[in-house]
Amino acid sequence: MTGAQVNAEVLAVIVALVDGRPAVLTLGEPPRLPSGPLLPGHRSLQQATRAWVEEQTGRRLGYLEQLYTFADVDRTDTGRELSISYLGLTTAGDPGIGGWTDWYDLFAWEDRRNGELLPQDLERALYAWADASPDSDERRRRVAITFGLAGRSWQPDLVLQRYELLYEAGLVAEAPDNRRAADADLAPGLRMLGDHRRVLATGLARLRAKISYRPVVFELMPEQFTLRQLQDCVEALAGQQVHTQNFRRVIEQQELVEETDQLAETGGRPARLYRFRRQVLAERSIAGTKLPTTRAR
Amino acid sequence: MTGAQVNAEVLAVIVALVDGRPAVLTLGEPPRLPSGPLLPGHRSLQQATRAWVEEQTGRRLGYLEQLYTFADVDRTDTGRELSISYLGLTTAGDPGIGGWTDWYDLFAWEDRRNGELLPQDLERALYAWADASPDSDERRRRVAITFGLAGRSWQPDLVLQRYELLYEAGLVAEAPDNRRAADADLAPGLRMLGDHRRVLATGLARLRAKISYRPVVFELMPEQFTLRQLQDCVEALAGQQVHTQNFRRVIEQQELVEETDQLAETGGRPARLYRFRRQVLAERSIAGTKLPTTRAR
DNA sequence: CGTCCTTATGCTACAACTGAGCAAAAGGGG
DNA sequence: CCCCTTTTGCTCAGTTGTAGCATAAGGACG
Repeated sequence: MTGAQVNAEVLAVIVALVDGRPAVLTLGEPPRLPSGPLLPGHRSLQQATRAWVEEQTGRRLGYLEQLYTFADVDRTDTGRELSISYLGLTTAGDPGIGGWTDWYDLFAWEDRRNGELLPQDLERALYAWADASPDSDERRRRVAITFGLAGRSWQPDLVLQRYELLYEAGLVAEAPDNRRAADADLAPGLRMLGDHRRVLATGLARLRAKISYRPVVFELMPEQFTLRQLQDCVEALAGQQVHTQNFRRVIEQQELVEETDQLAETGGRPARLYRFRRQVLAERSIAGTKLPTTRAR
Repeated sequence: MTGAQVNAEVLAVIVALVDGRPAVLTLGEPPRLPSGPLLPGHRSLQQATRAWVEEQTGRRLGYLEQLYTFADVDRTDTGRELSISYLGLTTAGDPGIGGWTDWYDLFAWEDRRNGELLPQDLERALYAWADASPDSDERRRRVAITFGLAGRSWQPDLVLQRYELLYEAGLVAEAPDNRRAADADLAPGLRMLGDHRRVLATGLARLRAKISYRPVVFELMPEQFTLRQLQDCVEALAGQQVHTQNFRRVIEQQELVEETDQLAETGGRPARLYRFRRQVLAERSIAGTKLPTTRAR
């Protein structure tokens, strides 16, 4: 069974921690994700992604996993456009070409590390959208679940659902029925080229889910790090605070790290430096960095 | 950025329960998964999948989610082949065209419901493969983890890893370096067309993982069912037995089902019939059918 | 030098969940 | 009426998860 001819490109969500802030690798203005056509010379999709990211940003990639495949029917002149997206993790290092864009400049509502709740006006706009429909009850419930309102707990990994809901409600800049331009400011965040922000949301959702059952955070960390730095990293990704003592307990009991004999100055009591036990990647029994959540309030 | 021209097809892993046995929808001999080229008329990848499955098997699909995108570089004559695979769940109903193939005819080693361990000869063949390498320790550990040997627990959702390991070890029929034809019988299972068995393994892995955190089993159940039937379904998917009382406890406390006023004859005490509370699909707080595992021995 | 600040680290209490087993209920068949 | 089957209710102990208290170890500053 041979398929019809289509155009195919790979699209990369490359995440790193830059000055303790989670960032994604972007090019140009408005920011877009690194991407490139799938060429006959590429041995695999993954290799194609590595090649394009390297060529466009001069950066070597480490961890890389497939994310999702999007099909675009809009542009029919050149045929269908197929985008195979990948999620990559790396350490910041030297920036090369292109820049790092802070996640939370793109999805401001996803950062809850300071205990901030959803902005009042955004909450009102969401419920207004819900009420503008015949089945407003259904919509209100969806809003409440997706955004952790009405007594429900905030679920960090619902990034995509939140973005899609905001899109439907016309509250993000790229929404087609963004009737009132003013509303686009309610969900504060830079827009990106095309549907790249959606792709990015898919990546963040996957990453937030993944850190809880696989030790992937370490791909973002330097060779040696303190437990506080590791915790900061997890909190940055999850957009949520974590109970310090419990976090350490989980890390230790899972034997994810091993001590070094070095200490780091931290402003308070010096912290021990640790390094990741690479062996656990082979030990598939290891659960991951199941980030200890704060109980819902 | 416009992509290069490639051939694209969609590929469907359609799962149902047939007489209490988990089965996948296949066509022809050797069995292959329903598939079809991506055509300009298709609105989306998902819709393309629905259309092709319906055309080839006369069967309407319910639940459908994207699985993985495979790229094949082998056939260079017609250009690259891109396969976007989907996982679908349905009730058996009338078979239409094509047939249902039992999972465990394709992956015999994945069925542990009767407490069977890995066949001795297969275990020996795996370790023999491990020992035939310079880093035999690493390989032996990988075998042990993947197949739950040497005191490690069997992890149902490692379907793909197990298949890939068997493939590497030349113990499945389609392996290229299947030097000794006799060995191919050690991992008993029908082969499929091309890499379809690998795609299927990907689907089973996803499904086994998913039943533990999303209430998807119900897509396979009839409108009304007893808790025992539901448990049988979960056990069939997981390839593992489940503690009945705990299973019921989880189902009830998560409020996944509601009673009907009907009973079913079962050979013993009549069982109450339940129906799925469709509302929970909207309530994202629900964890799923987190199948209560049997503690590792 | 002692006090106060900061951050790091150790430990405990309590609640919730999980795996496992006992036992009674409710049908049918000899 | 006894025995078989399957369903259903319940208990118990061990584990895990959340939260908070307390101490350790540095620097800054009087």
